[in-house]
Amino acid sequence: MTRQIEPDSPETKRTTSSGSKRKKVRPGRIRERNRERILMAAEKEFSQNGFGATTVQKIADRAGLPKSNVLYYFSNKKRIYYALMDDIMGRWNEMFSKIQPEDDPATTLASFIHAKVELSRTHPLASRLFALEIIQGAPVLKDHLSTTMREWVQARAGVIQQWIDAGRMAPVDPVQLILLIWSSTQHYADFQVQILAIEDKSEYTESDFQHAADFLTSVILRGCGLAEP
Amino acid sequence: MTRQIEPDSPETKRTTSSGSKRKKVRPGRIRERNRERILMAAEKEFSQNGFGATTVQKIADRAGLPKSNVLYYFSNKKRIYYALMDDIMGRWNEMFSKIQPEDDPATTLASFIHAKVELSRTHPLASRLFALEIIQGAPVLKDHLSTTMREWVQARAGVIQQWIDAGRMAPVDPVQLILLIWSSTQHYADFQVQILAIEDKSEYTESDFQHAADFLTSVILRGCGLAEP
DNA sequence: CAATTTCCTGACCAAATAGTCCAGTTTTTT
DNA sequence: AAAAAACTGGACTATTTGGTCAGGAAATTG
Repeated sequence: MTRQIEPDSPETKRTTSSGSKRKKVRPGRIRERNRERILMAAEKEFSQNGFGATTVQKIADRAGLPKSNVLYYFSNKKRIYYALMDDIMGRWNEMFSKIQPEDDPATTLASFIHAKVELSRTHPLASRLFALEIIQGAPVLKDHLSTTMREWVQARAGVIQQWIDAGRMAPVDPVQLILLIWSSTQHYADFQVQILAIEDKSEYTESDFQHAADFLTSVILRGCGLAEP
Repeated sequence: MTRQIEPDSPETKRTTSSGSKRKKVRPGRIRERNRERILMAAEKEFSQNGFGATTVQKIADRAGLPKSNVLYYFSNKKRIYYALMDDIMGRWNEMFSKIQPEDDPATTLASFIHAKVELSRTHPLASRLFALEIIQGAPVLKDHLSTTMREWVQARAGVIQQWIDAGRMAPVDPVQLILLIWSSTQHYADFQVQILAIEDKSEYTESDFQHAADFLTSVILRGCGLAEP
């Protein structure tokens, strides 16, 4: 859906910018920088307030640009949202490599769990934004879910089924297993506030994620009749 | 939180107003019914659009009442939201009974999983509304999370730890275990659209939930070194 | 019955919003 | 150096919003 987004510039410095009079700006440089700023600001705002309650003005303020400038880059609010969804789905698609029937089930599942936890750690806002979109009925991503993502899941489920048929792991519903991994890992980003409150912390540390990933790996692998790699 | 709403009731004009002149309205009956209607409408709207993007007018339309009347029952939009949160947390608190060190781990965990899946099935809107609240930083429920819910979790975690110490189940982090059960069950309500798209269905059947609950029970129990009851 | 209390609602308003417009500035190309 | 293209930002508009309010309807009371 609407894949007309310029290439992702990792960008570098977030130096408060404002003042700096760079006389030599390579063509498209400013555009790229501002675009990136707007998207980062929008990701924050949308994930905090949802699409409807986010105002273009707030995005502009957070990006340090005037509203009309934001609307110069993205002709309207929806376009910003689409661009973000596009980025998110792109990242998701890139993230997980194919799995083969010959692969080791335990190793493969473990690395999947770790990769997904890592994604929750490095991109919590994107994760929450995705969650909001889905909870509200996926008005934008519905198509994507029933095509690309569906195929992604079915392909993996097929391999898992082969593992089961070959007696290499316990017979569990492969699709449900993928959903379990998805949900339990996603949770660490989406419900961060709840988890922090329950554990009486003010923020996650890196080792919290490590701990969580280890826990999930150990329980889920054992639950599938697998020994940890 | 804030459980005080203005009193009393109107007569609902189901039949295009002026129709039936109901002379005997039991006191409080109508009021309760309208209040309930408003809350049901609000639950639907809030869970679909989030707090900020939901308008009082839309709630009123869905409830079949004029906006002014809605604002007569609840003096402003926030009050409606608070009332809903209150209901949700109340339901949650009632739902799960205490657990004792003497209880059987497998049976207890299994029934917890089933109860939670059941809650996702019977109250999907409430579940999504709760998820929205948490994802957006729990502006209303933050207190509740770090007090009531925290104690709830800690108490359960304590019992689980005793089970572990007594060698009655594998040594897994009890809090993480509760979070795992929470997230994996919650998921069935919150990410309904995603799951349906992936499984290529248009709606859940009762047996889908049964299947999901069985799957989760089997994997998680085994993951804890427990045999199914 | 009339008086009084309770409940309900259409009309209204100030604030906020998405998006337009265009005059001006800066950068790039010729 | 001049023309073209890209960018910026203030002013403006049409619409929508949450919430108020005065007065009317209904119920309750005496």
